[in-house]
Amino acid sequence: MTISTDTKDKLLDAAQLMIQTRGYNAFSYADLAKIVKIRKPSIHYHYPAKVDLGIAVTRRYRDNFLHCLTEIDKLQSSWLDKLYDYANLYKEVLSVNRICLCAALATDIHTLPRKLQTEIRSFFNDNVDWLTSLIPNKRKETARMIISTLQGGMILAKSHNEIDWFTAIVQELIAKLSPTANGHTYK
Amino acid sequence: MTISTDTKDKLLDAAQLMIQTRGYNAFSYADLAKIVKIRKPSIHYHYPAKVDLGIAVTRRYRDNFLHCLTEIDKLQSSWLDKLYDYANLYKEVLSVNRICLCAALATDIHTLPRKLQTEIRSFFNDNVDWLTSLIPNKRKETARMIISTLQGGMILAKSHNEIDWFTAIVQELIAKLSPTANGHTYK
DNA sequence: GTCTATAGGTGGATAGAC
DNA sequence: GTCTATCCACCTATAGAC
Repeated sequence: MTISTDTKDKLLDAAQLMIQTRGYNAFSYADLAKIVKIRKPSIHYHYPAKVDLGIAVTRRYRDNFLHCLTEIDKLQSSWLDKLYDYANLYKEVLSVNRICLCAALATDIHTLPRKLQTEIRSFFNDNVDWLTSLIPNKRKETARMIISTLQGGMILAKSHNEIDWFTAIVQELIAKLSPTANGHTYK
Repeated sequence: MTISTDTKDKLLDAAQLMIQTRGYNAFSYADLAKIVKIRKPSIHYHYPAKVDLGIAVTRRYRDNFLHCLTEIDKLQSSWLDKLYDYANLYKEVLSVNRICLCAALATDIHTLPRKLQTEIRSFFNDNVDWLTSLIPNKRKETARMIISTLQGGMILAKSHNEIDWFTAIVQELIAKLSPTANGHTYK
């Protein structure tokens, strides 16, 4: 393959950054042009409409996330340790001053085209399914509660510029999920 | 006082609706003009800039919420019952297909003027303080965890149009906070 | 307090040269 | 693949009549 996809990737990176830090409706092709250092109309060559870009970003984000989940699956550790690893995926996002891409999109979901809405819901459903099979009670309701806490925790922590709050929230959550896990240290 | 504040209130209602369902950056004065049935420039008479409207909406929302908290305080019930009442405040918002105004604003917080950012953080801080004094362990970290779960739960439930998910998430949360509370029925 | 008219800017998107 | 030039719709906001 000799076709360079470099600009395409840079555009995805820039769009993802903007959505995670400012929201889908608060960035424009002009913003991306400035970041990637090409002119505005050139973006349309790679992604004809803003929706196309939104869908591509979300699909890549979901694929990356799913790949991380399979990596956690390979580990020989307890479900609780894997839950820590899972929470750390979120923490890595927060540590670069972003919230989850799909949480950022979810708050504005009714302003988005249907195809993108579907992609967002798939991300959450994938995560619910993975967590459901991880936890001892195998209940989707518990999995949804865990995801809600992590997503809400990111929004709270980021909006106050207090990343450490998230760490404490995760610790609270895990303590409640496994009252005997107090010996664990989550950093 | 003979000055009618009717239009002012209608504008606040309309702006609040738009922010909670579509986000701050996805609505315009044209949208409000259509809802309130006046012309676009008339809105500027009441709220010169969009920011002024945003601040007024957030302040009113916060005041209303705080008033509800003092109403809960007056009740002669257990902290757990009061926590149910608190969760029900969120559920009422969700039942009309909205998320929390301040969660909707918080995801886009870095696109907003500083004065509005402060107002949003105050809402969360008020809630953390109230919850901290409600719960037995009196820890802000636990209070933040509870708020995160409720806010994240609303976003998850609303983005999937599955309001019942929120009810289940609250039940999971309360079960973890008080393992002996299984007899409670939360609807 | 609400209106018409309009300014000045930016949004996403297209045409066509190179 | 990237550019210049340009379109039209929409944005927030102002001026000034009624």
